[in-house]
Amino acid sequence: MDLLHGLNAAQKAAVTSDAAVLQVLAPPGSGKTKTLTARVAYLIAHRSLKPWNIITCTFTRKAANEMKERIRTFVGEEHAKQIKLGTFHAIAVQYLRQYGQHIGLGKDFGIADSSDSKAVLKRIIKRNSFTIEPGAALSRISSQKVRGINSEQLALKAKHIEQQEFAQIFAEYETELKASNLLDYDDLLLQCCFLMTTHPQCVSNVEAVLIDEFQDTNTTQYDLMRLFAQKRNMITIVGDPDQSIYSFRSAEIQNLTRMKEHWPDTLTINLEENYRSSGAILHAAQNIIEQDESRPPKKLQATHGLGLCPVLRKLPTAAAEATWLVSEIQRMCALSGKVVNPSDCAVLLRSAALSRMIEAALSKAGVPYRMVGGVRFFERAEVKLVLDYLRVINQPDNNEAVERIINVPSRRIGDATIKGLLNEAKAKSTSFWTFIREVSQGKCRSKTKLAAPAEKGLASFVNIILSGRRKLTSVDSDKVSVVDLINLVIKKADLQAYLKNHYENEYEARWSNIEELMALAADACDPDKVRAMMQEETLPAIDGFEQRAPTEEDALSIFLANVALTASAEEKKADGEESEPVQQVTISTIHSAKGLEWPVVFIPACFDGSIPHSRSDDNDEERRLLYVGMTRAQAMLYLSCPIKNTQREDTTMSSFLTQPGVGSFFEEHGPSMSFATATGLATTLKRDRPSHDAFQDGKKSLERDEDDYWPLNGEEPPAERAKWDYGRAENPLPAFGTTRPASWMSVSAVSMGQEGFSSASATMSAGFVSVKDKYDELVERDRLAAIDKRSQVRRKESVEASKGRKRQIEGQGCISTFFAKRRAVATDLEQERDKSFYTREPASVQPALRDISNLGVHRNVHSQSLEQNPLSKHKLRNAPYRAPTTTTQVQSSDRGYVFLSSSPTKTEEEENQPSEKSICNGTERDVDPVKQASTFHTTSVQSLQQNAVRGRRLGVRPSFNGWANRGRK
DNA sequence: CCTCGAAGTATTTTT
DNA sequence: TACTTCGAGG
Repeated sequence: MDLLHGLNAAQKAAVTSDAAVLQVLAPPGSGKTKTLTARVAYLIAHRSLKPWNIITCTFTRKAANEMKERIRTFVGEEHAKQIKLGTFHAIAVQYLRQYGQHIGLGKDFGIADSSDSKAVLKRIIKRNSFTIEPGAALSRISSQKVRGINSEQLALKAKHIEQQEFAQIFAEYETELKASNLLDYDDLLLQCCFLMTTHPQCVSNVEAVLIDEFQDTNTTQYDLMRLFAQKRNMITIVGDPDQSIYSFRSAEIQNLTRMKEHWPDTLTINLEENYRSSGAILHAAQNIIEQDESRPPKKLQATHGLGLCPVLRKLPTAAAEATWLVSEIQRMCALSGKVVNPSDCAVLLRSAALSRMIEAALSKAGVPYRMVGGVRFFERAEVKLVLDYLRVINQPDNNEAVERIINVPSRRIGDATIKGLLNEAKAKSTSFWTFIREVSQGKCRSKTKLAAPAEKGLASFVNIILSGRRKLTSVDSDKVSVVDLINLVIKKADLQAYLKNHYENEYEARWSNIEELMALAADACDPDKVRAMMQEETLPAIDGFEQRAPTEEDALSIFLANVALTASAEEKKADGEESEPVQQVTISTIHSAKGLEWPVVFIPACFDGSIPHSRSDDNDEERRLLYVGMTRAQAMLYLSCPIKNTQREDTTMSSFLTQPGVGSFFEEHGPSMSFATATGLATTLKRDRPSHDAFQDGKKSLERDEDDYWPLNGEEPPAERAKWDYGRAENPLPAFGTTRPASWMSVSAVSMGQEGFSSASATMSAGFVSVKDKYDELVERDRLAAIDKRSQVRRKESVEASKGRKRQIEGQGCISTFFAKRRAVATDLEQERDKSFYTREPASVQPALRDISNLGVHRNVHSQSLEQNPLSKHKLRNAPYRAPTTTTQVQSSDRGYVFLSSSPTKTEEEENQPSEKSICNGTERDVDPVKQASTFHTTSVQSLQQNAVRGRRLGVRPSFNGWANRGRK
């Protein structure tokens, strides 16, 4: 019964349940993924299910990888590989590749990513001279598709002119994708549903289906789940309505009730204990989420002590906020006696664009960071260019890709010419490629006049693609690697010269991205890997049902599909595992931080317009988003709000944080840190206690050991102070009067259900080194008593307050009213959108209407963990590293800018009980980050700033590129 | 008809 | 900041 070790009663019940259909509702940090993985292992070990008959769906690649990793520790490498585990989309693609012929789908379909879709839409809209943003159109189409409505059905329903126009766009979109043999993200799921409905045999082997983050499923995904499970109806889902943050992607929270209706025997198990966050953080988060009055009350039990009080800080400007944030990171790292290091800190943002200031401030301070999200590697212009060539070679009917590359690099074929040719091709109902090939080969004459240079350019383009295809299909050279093809494209199209001309000083970085693409391709084409992948990709054979197995010729297709689904191949980790050289602060959107945790979490820009976002239509969802962000924190949570935004306009603090009573859950400034606090932190994080020396050293390394530079009211510091550089202030004086006591609270003062670990006892048992510390400790103890009292009152207040609220909404209908309300919001919006979705007026003339039409816009900013992307490691390994240089700068202090990291201490105790640590702890983190030796970087402020700027422009983050490339011009 | 430079403007979240 | 649009010159 090894796999039940360390699970609590509710988790055990969920894992071993006999129920066929099981819902596990699990709040943040309650070990949801752990429960799901243990259930998979349990089904294999104790119910003798075959791993290859189990389907497990997640929403993100990241989650899939993590789960695979965890399952591996339970059932071993061999079984883990056989489980069908992946994102909905990835699994759908597998089925379509192998059984697509049964629904008339060729093997060589391409996947349209959102930029493809948008390009198609843009053309359609332009052609019809409609005024709607392609992004808005795309999301509207998607929301229709996901509900199983196609353009024909929509056209029948359409009454208003706008609706008819939209139906027309929709119809043309469908036709164009089909002509290009492309499936968009929604099509993947829909087609897969269709396949399984018409050919249930293909899932007749499936014994169990498990879904993670079920609250984020949309209708199609729900159907997919149902269809996967159609033979045995054995389903386990885990989810949490409070964390539903994807309704913009048509996630339907009422799938939970729908499921219960569909399978009346559904068993629901609630997990209630939070193993992640300190009590104080949990209370604050809980208070925020309870502002949603339609939400059914839910228990959430802390298992940790109260810990440090969360902070809600006001600052004058976004720039000041960033500077403050960095100084707090430094203060935390130093004053925790190296218990916490930069890689334990995360900055979570509502929108990726907010990262700019923060990145600049981190760079300026010399703190390394990595940005999750922003422009993905595969979205960068130069990489996409190469990929488009590959896509065309693989599948020349892809009109979109052909159109994009036909004149890049310039072949003197202009827009007008392209348009003419495109229309002609369409009229002849052949693909663009077939048409231009015939024109170029003289088999066909074009009505569009071709200037001599254009004709020549066209010929050279056709030649490139043809030779690529020849190479791909040639039988004699038994192994055509993707790398060879890339090389061919680069040589024939002279992309190197193109990049040189086009990007000039950015050329090197651009080129190195292409080199990385090649490295990635080489890796993906490694024969062993290909064989392994083939096996993994193959679905179990089913008697009497034709299956097309992937062959080696599909290497290119599979490579491209993986790219489209951001499956950036497997993580490389076998080599160089021990070197995790830089401790980086993580910057991420809240959305992509879901499921993750960090000891210290910052959520900046908490003002109205950011959270809740001005373009968001559902305030409750925004609140849940904030809740998700807050509950990522284990030991320390900082929220902050600049009172002026980047445009220097006044802001209002997020309405979620100005509700009555919220303030009592937060301090107005960062905590004072005593040695006792540091020890307490270590206890919450279950890490080694800091040494007293480390604490003292840390303290000495700081200019300022209190968060007292910026006034609490968010105003600028006094004028004469402001003109000094922060780092240079020789004798920093507190900007506000009293230094508050450390806000470490002892667990005993507050009834928290579970005993947990008493930070108070940790405080007392810490060894004292000096009289001063002894004194500090005594003072501390007195203060603790006072603070405990204060927090008791707070707690009482909040309990009273929430009781009142709960009473109002208690009763049977709770959950359904809750869903009904959400549904109502959704339909209202839908109707509003339909009514005035777009207009022929220019957008600027009708701002109000435009706002509405923008409701559904989602920009194509993808998130991709660099860490997850093997390229980053590859890059760090291979990039020429230049040690940071010291430059005399007027602005830098005499010590330069310093960043500290913790010492490589891993005690025997820790080594001996790793499983203890991961299971008893119950947190989502199994392994501590590798601890590193102290490093000091002294760098030129300006060079760092430049790097930050350049990094952004390229979509390459300094952490990824600039850090390693620093010094290259 | 093509290219390039300048100016203006908009900036959620993701498979 | 990045992307689009607009206008002049080849």
